[in-house]
Amino acid sequence: MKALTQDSVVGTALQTVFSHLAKSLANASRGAVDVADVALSVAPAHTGSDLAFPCFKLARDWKMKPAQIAEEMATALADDPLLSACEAAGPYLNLRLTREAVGRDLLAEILQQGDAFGSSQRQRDEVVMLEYVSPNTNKPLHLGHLRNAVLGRAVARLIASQGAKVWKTDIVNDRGIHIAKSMLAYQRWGSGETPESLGVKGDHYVGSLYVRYEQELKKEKQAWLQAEGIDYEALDEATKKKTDDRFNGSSEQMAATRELLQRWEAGDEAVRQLWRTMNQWVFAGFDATYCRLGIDFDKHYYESEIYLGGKEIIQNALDKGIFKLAPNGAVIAPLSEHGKLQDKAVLRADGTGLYITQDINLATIKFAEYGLTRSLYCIATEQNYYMQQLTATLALLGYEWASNMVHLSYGMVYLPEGRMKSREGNVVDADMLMEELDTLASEALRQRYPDLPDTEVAQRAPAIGLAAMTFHFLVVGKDTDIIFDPKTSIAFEGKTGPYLQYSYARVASMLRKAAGTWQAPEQPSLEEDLEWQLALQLMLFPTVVADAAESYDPSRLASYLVELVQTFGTFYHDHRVVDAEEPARSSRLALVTSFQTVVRNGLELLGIDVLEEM
RNA sequence: GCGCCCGUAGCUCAGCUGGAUAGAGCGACGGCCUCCGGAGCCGUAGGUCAGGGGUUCGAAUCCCUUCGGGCGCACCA
Repeated sequence: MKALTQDSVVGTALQTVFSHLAKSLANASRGAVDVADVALSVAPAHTGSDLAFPCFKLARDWKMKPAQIAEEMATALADDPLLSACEAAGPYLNLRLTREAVGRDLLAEILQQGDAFGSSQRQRDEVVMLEYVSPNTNKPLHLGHLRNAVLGRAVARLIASQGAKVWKTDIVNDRGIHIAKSMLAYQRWGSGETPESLGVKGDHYVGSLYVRYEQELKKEKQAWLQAEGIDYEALDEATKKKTDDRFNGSSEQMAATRELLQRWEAGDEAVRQLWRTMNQWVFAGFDATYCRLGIDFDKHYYESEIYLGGKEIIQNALDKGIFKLAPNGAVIAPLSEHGKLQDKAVLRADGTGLYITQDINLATIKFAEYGLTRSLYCIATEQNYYMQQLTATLALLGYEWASNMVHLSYGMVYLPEGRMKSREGNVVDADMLMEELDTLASEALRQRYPDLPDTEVAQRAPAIGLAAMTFHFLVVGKDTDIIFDPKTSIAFEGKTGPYLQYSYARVASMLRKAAGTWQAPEQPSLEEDLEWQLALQLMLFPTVVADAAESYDPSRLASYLVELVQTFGTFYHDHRVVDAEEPARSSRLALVTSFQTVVRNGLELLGIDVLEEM
């Protein structure tokens, strides 16, 4: 947990406590600490305290040992009405809050705010665009897209919960040589089939055409190598590359592909028609996947619509001398003259655009059309260097908003056997994985509740399976590479999405039983340590959400939720709720209701559905 | 060759501008249903935080270095 400061603390109950304590501590510090500089930490469990004030920083000003300072501060704060105990423990001043006052304020806040508890207006002036998923249209979505989608959705929701306006977009890579490949494959080997006639999803069908293309090209290459008398595997890397270039130059299939691309660029109506048809197949497939996953977009950008832009921007910059001409005529952004990055080509020698050409164009379109204060790019870590170059290039062009571009970088997803390679077929397909999740969740349900009707199984299983996958991706830090083993990565027990869902469902069941038999007490009593510990953790929720949003890191929220649910598990085990005696009963029901609210709000932010019954 | 990231328990990972006895989950072993849902709860074993230096009152965290891994490096997308 991050240190609590005036700036980081969110939520009325915690803010009230904090500002009171910060004032008291500042007053007792002989002017050495300003209220704005007071930093408290959550006290470790073994101390039996709630919050702690570390006295190391004061030691410099007071020229005393931290332990002595803690002693002195303890006497100064001894009579504070918000503290039930205040004791020095070595260099720390440990603070125990009065449970009555704090507990009352906190439960009142949560019960009154309900779904809004955890949200704030800290980012109310922000207009943020988040670009995520951004698929190619020549193959179906895979595991990597799933991590991207799940992370992007959670970040979008977190930022929106802080009052920002969030636009979710993607850039659909729907043109270029890879698209021409699937098109050529369809012309040559498609024999008039359609996804409907074959009964497959459109994106899968186009993906299979792309695979066919690569297979045929490989055959041609083998024949060519044999004819040339080349033992390819015996070559060193550099020679391999040269050989590849020679083959690509002489390949009939490659030549046909390039010609198809040229006709597409020239606007050849027959080619365009085929392209539109195949695109529609793919988009229908993507939509089905997004729908099942629960992902949506406010706006799609298509590479085919923006790839021609950007050239004027580049020409202008060239005229002004911002960009340079390479000896062979390519246009270069001279990044090395302004920083540590290497120069980047922004236009080919033949005048055609590169990926960065359209990225420059798209970035300007986004800021111009939406008046953004920030533009986020949810893209894997392998693009770190490229994103730095893109940002630096835009800064070089004089766009002030370039500093408001954020690369929301995340770690790679590997399989146990290594990197996914679609050309070699070892990819985990998104649709197949979701199907597998459904199956596993259904089996788990049947095993646990043999009498559950099939309709109920069918209704609950998808939510449980997706929760497992989503939480698996979100609970680790976003920069951490993930090795995804389909056999072991999906679990329903322990630190998992279904564990959180289960805890929620169990609470929902309790509250149904107690419905109508209680009302929130004016003055709840949270005297039991576990009651109080739970309340204290609930109080931190809005702060955790704000921190996760500001650091673009849902794992902070995910970890928090696990700890919270673990605390609840212990509390639930040790204390009766529904059949407890009053007045404890009402207090505990209010506490449990608050817990339910926090779990529901937290999972919602992560993109995980809760279940009233599981 | 250069740049960025990483190396923490058998496995998968937390550890948030340096701070209290380095924490979870899985796996292993042992407990817990006359009681609100056992996808649960409790306990035991398991770590010279890759190795070596340094800075500091204090280092898993910062600096240097060695080793080991990943990603990337101007006309691919």
